[in-house]
Amino acid sequence: MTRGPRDLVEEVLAVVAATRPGEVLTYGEVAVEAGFPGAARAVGRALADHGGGVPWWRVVTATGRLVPGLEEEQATRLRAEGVPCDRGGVRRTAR
DNA sequence: TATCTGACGATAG
DNA sequence: CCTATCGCCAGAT
Repeated sequence: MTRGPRDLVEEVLAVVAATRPGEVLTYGEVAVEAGFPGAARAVGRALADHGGGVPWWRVVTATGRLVPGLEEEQATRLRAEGVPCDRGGVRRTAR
């Protein structure tokens, strides 16, 4: 049934909800995983509007920057999951 | 239907 | 490292 780009929100929430502790992804990655490449902005909007109930703190910007306004909140949650990060951003050089 | 906004991304200065 | 600008897409008014 015509599952087109009508439920970007549901797809995004599904991707974020499917992440496991310690896993950090960017808005662009979520957009691709959700099936909406290039719609990183729409992803941020989806989480901002429907981000309740999903581990939104595992989503950061492409530059490793945390969500503006919720930096301490996100940084605390990430650190609680074993992700080395600080208020300035996530340290994703752990490869 | 048109216009503006935004939890983005990349490049330039 | 920081700010500014353009391009991108989807949602809200």
